[in-house]
Amino acid sequence: MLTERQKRILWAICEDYIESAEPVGSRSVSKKNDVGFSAATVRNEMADLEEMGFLEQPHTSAGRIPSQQGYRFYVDHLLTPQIWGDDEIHAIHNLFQKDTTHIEQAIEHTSELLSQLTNYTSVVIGPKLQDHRLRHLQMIPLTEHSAVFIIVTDLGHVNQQRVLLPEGMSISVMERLVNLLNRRLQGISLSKLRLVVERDLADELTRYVAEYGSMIFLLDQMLAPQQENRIYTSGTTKMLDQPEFRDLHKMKLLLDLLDGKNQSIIQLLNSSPSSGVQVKIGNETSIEGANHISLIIASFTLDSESIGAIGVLGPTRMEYAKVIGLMDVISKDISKRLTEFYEK
Amino acid sequence: MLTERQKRILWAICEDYIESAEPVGSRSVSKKNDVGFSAATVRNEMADLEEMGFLEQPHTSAGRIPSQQGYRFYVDHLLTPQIWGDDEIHAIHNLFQKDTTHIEQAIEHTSELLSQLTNYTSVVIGPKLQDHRLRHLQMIPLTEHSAVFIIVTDLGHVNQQRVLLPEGMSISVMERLVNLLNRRLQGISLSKLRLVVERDLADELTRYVAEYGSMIFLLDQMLAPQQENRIYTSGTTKMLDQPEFRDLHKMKLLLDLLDGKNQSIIQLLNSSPSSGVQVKIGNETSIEGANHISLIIASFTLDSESIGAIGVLGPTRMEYAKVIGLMDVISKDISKRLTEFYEK
DNA sequence: TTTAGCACTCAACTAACTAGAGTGCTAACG
DNA sequence: CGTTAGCACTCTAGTTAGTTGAGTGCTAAA
Repeated sequence: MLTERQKRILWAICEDYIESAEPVGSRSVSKKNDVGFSAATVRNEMADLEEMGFLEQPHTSAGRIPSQQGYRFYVDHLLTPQIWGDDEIHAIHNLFQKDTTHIEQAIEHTSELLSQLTNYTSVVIGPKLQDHRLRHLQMIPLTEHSAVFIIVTDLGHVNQQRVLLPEGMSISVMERLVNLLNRRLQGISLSKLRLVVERDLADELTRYVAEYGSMIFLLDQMLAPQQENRIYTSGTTKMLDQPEFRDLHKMKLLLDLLDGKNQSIIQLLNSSPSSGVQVKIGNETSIEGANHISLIIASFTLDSESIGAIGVLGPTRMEYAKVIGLMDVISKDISKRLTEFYEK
Repeated sequence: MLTERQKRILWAICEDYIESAEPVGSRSVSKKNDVGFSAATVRNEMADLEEMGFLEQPHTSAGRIPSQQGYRFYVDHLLTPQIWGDDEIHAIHNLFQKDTTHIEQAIEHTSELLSQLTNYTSVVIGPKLQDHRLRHLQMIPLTEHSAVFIIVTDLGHVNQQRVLLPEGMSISVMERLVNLLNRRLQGISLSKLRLVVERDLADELTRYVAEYGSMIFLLDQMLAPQQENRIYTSGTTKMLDQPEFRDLHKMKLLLDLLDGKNQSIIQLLNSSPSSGVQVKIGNETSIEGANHISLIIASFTLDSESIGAIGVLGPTRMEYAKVIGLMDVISKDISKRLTEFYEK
């Protein structure tokens, strides 16, 4: 266990390094007004802290920087989350103003706000489409051989699917088919649609359509796996301002992460606990080669069910106190707004 | 006007520099098998070419590199577009296979393909939503006070709009309203919807709804300006492999360009001529500070009407021959596929 | 236990030097 | 007269050596 003095020193080093991005020497720690010991004393303690794994030294004759474990301790025990003022709170409230026509838009705005206020890159993920429940199906003929098939969910999401119409199946038959599905599939989650059709409706459906084959063909298209939910990122270029990303190699890794094709960030966001702010430091993100990256995540909820997550991506040398405070406010507030939004 | 020999030398310098990214000296030009002159001769010609503005010299005692004007001449008169093999053509055909459920998906795939085959960053822009024509309107009640309002266009695009329902307007009235709009607005382009309603339908509408104010409130929401069409980019990180983007400042400019908030790329894509491949070199892009960037664009068409554009973004030192050849094939082929796709 | 003092280390900067690529000019050549 | 070989000159990039200063670890005194 760390002594009070060691904690104070570790805290001072973290704060200093986060601000300056330069290794912190014993003298500058000693000079900090909250620390009343001489440089020599600090040096001794620093040596101990390094031995315990909380600090590391880029090279002899340089100051110390927090290790991953050091940041961990700082985040868990030493920092006080920043309290945000009314201005920021106000900006959040504005996210769900009258111009918000669908949830995706609000999510995108959230992402922008996050990155603006933190000066880091933000990542936001919305409700998993698969968990939405079916509200309404609609088929709109487009040409002789194709139609647009629309799925509206309980959260107001609209999913479109273009389908090729089977030869020789009349429009009216298809309309009846859709009507039946509409009656019977209400409230079923999208991921289960296909299953339910097969299990409960197979018999009934054959009564509507003579050719089973072409009906299956149609159904498969209509209920095809929905597109994965998009991930919204904002402020990618902000990372370039961080000195740790001067290194092109690290920059490339980061951009690849954000490219969307990479699933690791999405997985991390999805794995966030339904309440509270979670901090993943360096390789705790279990992203390969991301020792220098930290990710702070928080969920937002609708009717106290987690339906998405917001995240801020930055260097391990990140302003944790500031970001954690903000994320806490934003995630809670978004949840509240969302609930209001859907009640109206 | 340039002599045959000057052209040959300019050509050799362009090809060499594009491949090596190093200033080209007189000796290496002279050694190229197609050029039969001594280094000294080449030197003389190079001095002339520089004076005419086709070449520049990073510093004395370095070789020459093509100037913007030099690239322009190379692109316009010297290069032979690369002929692409069956493999690539095949890949294009696969873009519009059975799993293509809507046009956005195909566009996204096109973007990925482009960047894969060229190793540059690709940018693709789809049909301007405002130019689509109305096919069908649909209103789906969500809660007591809100509904989802869906617009399906002739190209099969589905646009959703969440609307707040005016107090005291009954569902059945609204249904009649939507029916009327459906009958009267078929085939009108989205950009004109609002106008037509005001001009031709105002009187008729008042017969349906007593409270004019709340009806306008509803209409405004329904026909609110549609979201801008998204721009699809792919292979952003590929730019990092280009030596010219080692410079962090240039990199940042590029990333900002691709961030989507910046409209200049979109404007450029929209301004592409409806047929043929267009090359914008350096500040011809009229993007501020983008002297080192080139953009190659081509439109794709549906029923011989331009509905979108593909673009490849790279350093001015770009493999023009390769990219131009590819863009030509892809843009034509996509047009063909699109037409087939919508005929079915 | 804490602190002052001091020798030691190491990265970062500077200056001087070197190597090499490439030019421009001149004079000779066919 | 156009073309080419030769040579002096220029300038960058890379190397080495030397200097500076921040910071440490250790020791001995307070």
